[in-house]
Amino acid sequence: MATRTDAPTRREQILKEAARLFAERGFHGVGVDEIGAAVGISGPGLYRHFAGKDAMLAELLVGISGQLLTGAKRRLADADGVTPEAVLDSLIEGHIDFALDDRPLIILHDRELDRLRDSDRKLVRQLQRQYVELWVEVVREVYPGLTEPTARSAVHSVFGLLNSTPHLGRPGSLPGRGATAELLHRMARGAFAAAGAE
Amino acid sequence: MATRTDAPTRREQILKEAARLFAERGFHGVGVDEIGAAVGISGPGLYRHFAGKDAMLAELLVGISGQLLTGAKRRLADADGVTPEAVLDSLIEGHIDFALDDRPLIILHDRELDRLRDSDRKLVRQLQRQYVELWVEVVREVYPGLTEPTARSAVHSVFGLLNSTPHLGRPGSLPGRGATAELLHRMARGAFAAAGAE
DNA sequence: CAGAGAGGTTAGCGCTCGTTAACCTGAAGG
DNA sequence: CCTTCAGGTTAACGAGCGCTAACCTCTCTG
Repeated sequence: MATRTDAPTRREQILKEAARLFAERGFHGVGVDEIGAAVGISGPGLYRHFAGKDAMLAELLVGISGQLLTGAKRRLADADGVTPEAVLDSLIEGHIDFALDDRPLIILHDRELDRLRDSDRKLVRQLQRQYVELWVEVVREVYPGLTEPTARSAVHSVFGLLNSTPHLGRPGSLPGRGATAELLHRMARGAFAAAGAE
Repeated sequence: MATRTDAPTRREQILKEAARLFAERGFHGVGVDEIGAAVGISGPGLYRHFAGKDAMLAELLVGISGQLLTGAKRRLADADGVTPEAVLDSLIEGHIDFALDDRPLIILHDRELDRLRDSDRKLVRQLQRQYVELWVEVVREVYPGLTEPTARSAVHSVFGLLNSTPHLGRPGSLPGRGATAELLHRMARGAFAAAGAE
């Protein structure tokens, strides 16, 4: 996968700034003029790139859910012949990378879902559900004693743990990205282990 | 502590419904008319009880933070001569009770803080910080190997885990309140233990 | 029984917001 | 060189919002 070297398109600029603003002050708390100003154009100019404010949020949320799911599927495919433990570690690692590198998106992801149009919301929910089920299967391979509902609750709880990074203070106050990632990883494994030891 | 048997006051009705609506659709997503309708009066009638919509949110958030902190302090005071482990268990239990019984408030608590006036926000932040520090101290007694920043990160992460209950589906789909509480408790302890075993 | 105050009502003001309309401009292309 | 069109601009509209004003009506209480 080649890393992009070309400049971001205007659409991408807008999405990035919109994500940041939505995460900071909520979907309804941000005006289109502000989003425009953040990329150097003014309010209505956005409508050359998006059908409306709703469309920006929809594209963001669908994008996030899709990325998470795609990444997890790839990790699962890459892990042929390795232990379930290693697969789970890979999933955790991927989620942590996402949570640490795209904090605004992680915030939006479970905060503004209800502001979507019905069809978009259904799509996002479906992607999220697939992502969860994928985790549930792996977790149950590692901890066969877990019933499916219990495993699902455990997965949701660990997501809560991993997604807590936005509350960990501004990026500077952390003990360093690597250490934080490692701490989160250990805690996630510890939480699963405790759930599995009924 | 006598459990209340008298009917809730109008103010309390309003706060409860406002909390539910704010949690469902966000502070900016709910109109005063809706809040009024939820308690059987119409929009402007609310202003006989609150100075404005902001005041409702402020009272809710200050109330939550204060309740959490007060409860934790009481638990700490009650635990004289017991092991640090037992104190930590008591804190976890209290937080879980809150998360399971007052889900709308838990959602508001870390989602709408930025909509407050400066002075109110500072107050809430201060109460939250005290609550966190209280946990940090207890956690470090149980796991002396943890540095303070690491312990604080761990505490925030466990809050994320415990506060994930809103994502666990509607109250009916859970494996039962008792089982859920027990699962969350075990996972929280497991996460701390993993954090402490550097 | 008069008067006051608590707790409602409806009408409407002023502001903000998302969106559209109409217009402008610079670069590409036959 | 004229046309086209992508990508901007400003003006303005219509809806919805929080909130106030003005008024009404019970229920106490001196």
